[in-house]
Amino acid sequence: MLTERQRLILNAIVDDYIRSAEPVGSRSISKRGDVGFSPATIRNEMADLEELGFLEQPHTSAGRIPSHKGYRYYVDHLEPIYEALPTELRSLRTYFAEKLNATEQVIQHAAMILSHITNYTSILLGPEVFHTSLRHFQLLSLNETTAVAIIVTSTGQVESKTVAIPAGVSVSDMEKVVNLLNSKLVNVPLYKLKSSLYRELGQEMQRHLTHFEEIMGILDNIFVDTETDQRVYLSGATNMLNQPEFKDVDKVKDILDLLEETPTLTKMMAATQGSAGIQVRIGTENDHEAFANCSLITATYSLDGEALGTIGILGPTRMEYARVMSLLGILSNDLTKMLSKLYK
Amino acid sequence: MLTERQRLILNAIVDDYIRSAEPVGSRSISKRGDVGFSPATIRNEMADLEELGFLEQPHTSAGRIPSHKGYRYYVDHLEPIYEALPTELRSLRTYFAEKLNATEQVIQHAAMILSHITNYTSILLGPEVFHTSLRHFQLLSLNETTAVAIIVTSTGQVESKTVAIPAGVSVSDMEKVVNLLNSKLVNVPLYKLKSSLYRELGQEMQRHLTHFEEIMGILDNIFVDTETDQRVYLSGATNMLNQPEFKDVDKVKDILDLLEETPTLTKMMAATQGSAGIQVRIGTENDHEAFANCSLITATYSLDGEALGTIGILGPTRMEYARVMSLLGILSNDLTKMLSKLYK
DNA sequence: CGTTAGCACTCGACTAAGATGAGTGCTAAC
DNA sequence: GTTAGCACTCATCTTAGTCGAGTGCTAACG
Repeated sequence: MLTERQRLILNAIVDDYIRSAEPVGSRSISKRGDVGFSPATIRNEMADLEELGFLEQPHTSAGRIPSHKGYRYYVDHLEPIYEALPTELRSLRTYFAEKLNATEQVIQHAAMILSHITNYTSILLGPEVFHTSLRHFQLLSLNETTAVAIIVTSTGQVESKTVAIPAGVSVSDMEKVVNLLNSKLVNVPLYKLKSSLYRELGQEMQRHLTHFEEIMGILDNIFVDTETDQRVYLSGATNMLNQPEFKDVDKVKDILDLLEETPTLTKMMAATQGSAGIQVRIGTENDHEAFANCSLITATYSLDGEALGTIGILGPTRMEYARVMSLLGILSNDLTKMLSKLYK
Repeated sequence: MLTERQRLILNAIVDDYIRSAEPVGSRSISKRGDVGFSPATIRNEMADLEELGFLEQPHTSAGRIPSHKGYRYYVDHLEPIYEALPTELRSLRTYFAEKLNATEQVIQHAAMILSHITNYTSILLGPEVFHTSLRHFQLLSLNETTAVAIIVTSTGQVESKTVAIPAGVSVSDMEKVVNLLNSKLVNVPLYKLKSSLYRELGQEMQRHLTHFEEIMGILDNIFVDTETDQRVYLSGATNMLNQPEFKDVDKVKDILDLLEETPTLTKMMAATQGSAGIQVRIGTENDHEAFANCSLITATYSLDGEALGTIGILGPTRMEYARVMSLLGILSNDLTKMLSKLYK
């Protein structure tokens, strides 16, 4: 749909704009060398590209900047030519040298490093409940009325919750319940835990226990989070402030506010989780007004062929797509390899 | 050291400046009503106050703003006259209505609400290791080479760590160790855990176990964090961006960067933990250049008479001291009461 | 016919000069 | 001791003018 020359010029404009954050003029494109035409010719093509919606003009006498559509085209036709620098690779892989052996720690650490070397914000969605199952359940009383419930998942995550034990419920009753859960519900996926509880154990428990209602109430309370709880970690949120387009506090405020809102983040990250590989969402494709000038690049990491979680890099729409995509690719590969080594 | 009139004028200036964030002139003080003197008289006093170091002048023809010394005087002589508004009290206490029964959750929630109603940033230092002890220790194997160690503290906090089990170490060996720990080290304060491990169990373990060295290595690895690990929670960090003094991105960047650095935060909060009651650190008293224009107000909450943790509110030096101090006072009281009800 | 040189035009960014006014310090009078 | 009066300072705002990067159009060129 675009001629070869148009493609070349669009590419050059996006490249330049990514580097400089300033509108790009026809003369500077001509001088780059890789487009061997005079400014006048380039101007003509630029006018066409603007009419087609790939470019925008902040005002009449300024250069052009890519529109969202322009970025989209650029990304879709990007050849993955970026070669990660040795220093980047080295820092990206330092965490393999350290003795980390918890999924969460490894991934968290990786995301931190990623935000450092890219100078963007990294968002990380922890292992997904859909793919983790119950490994062990335990109840530990702290005093007469309070106890801690501990849930260990198949990936080694530990969730805990303090619960109140109603008067009248005996220790032996609770022990029975815990044993029952451990014998019947181990290896059940977390998101099915609550339903399995009723279906498989309801009758049996009602037979053996005196305070059935109260105990079910407690268990409900313990498992209520397991259905939705996905941990989100942020790293380098303040890197947003480095971008010249956000030098105005009001613009960046909305973004940082949104980043503080865990549920929104979870939702946004989860939305990309459908398809594997590296995903790019540009500007308004993120469905959040605050992110209208941001792009989010995500990659999933997996264990056993199944997507476990997502790592995302958030930056301005004018972000270094090639570099970030390449780095994310390397990382998600390494992570997947490492996880399978840990848990196979 | 200051005359009554000087005190009155200083108070008025600080009050006005807190409200308006603009240098305060002599005329506006005179018009307030509570200082019944003409602008000229007030100007004379202001000149004296400036010479004494309580006030500063941004430039010759501007009004005065309080210096750090001025704020300090203001805070030290502040009569706690602020009456919390009914709406403030109500939202501050909503979390008591909800059924929360984990220390951490309650406090975290409280800090969140506090940052909302004050429009400042709240920082929260979780229960201190100095005052929590081991309640239960457990090791749960995930597969042949990996296991999860779970530590439950006397306040119901759960810490977990995934560890690698070296080949050759048998399950029964590990079981022996776990039993030994649970029988000998329960109720030992967390920060003494590592030393007690060597002193009390070293010999006995060496006698009974085959792979003593390896096992001690694992335990070391598990307990290494317990000596220092204090969780820090942040809420409303972006509220900093609302303050007119931080409308310049460069100024606020350093602050937000520092807030992202957990260890620094921990240290800063821990520094205030010495004395009980409400503490105020103004400007450079915080020992961090980035916080030179910020004040930190902290309160400790306690269980059983011993300080457990700290809640802090961070704002510009020009912050509403009276209001925040009063709210923090109410909250730390309520929290202390609630905790003792939960764990007694 | 595609490409390019030339040129008038646009418009934001920067600069300088002047006006405004809030606020001060000083002096003299009450 | 207090206050009115007044000259002075200086950041902020406004206006006008200049500059220059970049455009769109036209005409010439191979």
